[in-house]
Amino acid sequence: MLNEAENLDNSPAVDAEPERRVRDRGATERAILAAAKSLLAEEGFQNFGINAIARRAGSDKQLIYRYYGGLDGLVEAIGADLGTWVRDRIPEDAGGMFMLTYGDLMERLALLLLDALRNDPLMRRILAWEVSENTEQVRRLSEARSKALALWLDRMRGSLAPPKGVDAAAVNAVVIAAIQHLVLSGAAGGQCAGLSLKTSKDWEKAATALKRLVRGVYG
Amino acid sequence: MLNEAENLDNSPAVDAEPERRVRDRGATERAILAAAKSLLAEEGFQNFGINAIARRAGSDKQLIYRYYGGLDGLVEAIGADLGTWVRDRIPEDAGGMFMLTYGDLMERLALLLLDALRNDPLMRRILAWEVSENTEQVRRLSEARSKALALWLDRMRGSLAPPKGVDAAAVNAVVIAAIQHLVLSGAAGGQCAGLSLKTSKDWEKAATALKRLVRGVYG
DNA sequence: CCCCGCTGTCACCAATCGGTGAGTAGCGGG
DNA sequence: CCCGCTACTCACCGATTGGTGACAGCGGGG
Repeated sequence: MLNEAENLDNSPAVDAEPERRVRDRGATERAILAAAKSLLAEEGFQNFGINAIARRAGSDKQLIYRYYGGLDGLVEAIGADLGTWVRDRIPEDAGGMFMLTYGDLMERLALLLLDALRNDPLMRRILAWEVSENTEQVRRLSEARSKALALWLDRMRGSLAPPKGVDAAAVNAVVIAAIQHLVLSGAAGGQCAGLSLKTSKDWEKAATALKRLVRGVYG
Repeated sequence: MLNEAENLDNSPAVDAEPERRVRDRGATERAILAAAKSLLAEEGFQNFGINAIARRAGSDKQLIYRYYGGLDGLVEAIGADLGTWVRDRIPEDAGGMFMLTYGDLMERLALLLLDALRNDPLMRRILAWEVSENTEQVRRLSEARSKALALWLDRMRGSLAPPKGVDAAAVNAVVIAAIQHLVLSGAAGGQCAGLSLKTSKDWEKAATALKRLVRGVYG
């Protein structure tokens, strides 16, 4: 009993060192940032707070105030970290350059974005946060995400020009909106507007519909 | 309480004393439901709680437990209320019936839905809630909303059959996803994927792009 | 050597949360 | 007239929140 209580308390068994926190500010900062990112990705922004982050990082919340200046600064750090998103998701072949038509390109980009978002819980949570709140925190994060997405699209597009006679910016925004909502809705409830979004077969149907829409405009 | 000080301070019309609550259960129930709906519409689901609702309704939170069985029951009541959404948004001419082609119909429905959502804060908040959480509460509300939307679409569609060779269900789901995300994103941050969504001119651009996409598939 | 600064820990604060139990006030039927 | 039912109010609970001030311990520079 006593031993167990002791163990549960905070101090591990006598032999195993309690892993007395080494005095390493850098490591602590990284632990906090990682805890914040994983917490946001796994739990969403509902339970995203100082206490929960400190708990998950195994640090004291005081350190969050000291090192990041509170939640705001920490969120900003997450936003800065989002820049890495682009580097991680550019296929080596950078296929865009060799696409024949703008339609080929947009179809490919749409499907790539769909998959990328489906496999990125953090990005999904940020996206959900964006449409649910309008605080300064969210605005900063939103800007970082938006910038990363724009950069990614730009890199992938290469030098291919959109066709004349269509408001490509508007059309692409609508397509991206569809992709984002499909992913959000699917992740949250497994369906969207009556269309089930659970199995990979479901997602293929959605992807096919998406391709049809893109092709219908860009040929 | 405050009212006593108020009286001493600057006594208003003595007859107009709305102070004492009339003992009218029905009125109280309605006040609570209305408070909950307006609170959700105006503040969003972040601050949607027993205390806030009771505060806004001017009633004691105990009454929410008594009359609705807690937040869950109250949310369910809101969901039931959502059925009225359909009745309120069916244009008298029910134009769908006289549409020539499925493309005409879907284009009209898309634009109607876009406007309807843009002007319905409550529906928007519920929509945002749906993609942000996955609790039982939200699931019930989501189901009610989804049912209302499906019923509306069905009423509007009339007996017009979708064209062969296209997975109309999937395509329509993607279109609806785009509409919903455009509205959410626009309401929250005033833009979506780089496309500004503030002025009515902005929205016209989005609507035009939406029409192009629908027409591209359904002709 | 001692002392100061940085890292990490802990205790405590006020506010708010959802939830409950006990009590008050007014209307209506006997 | 009075009693009981019901609408309503209030006080309190434990838990959790964001936030702060004080303290312990190590280590490097004077």
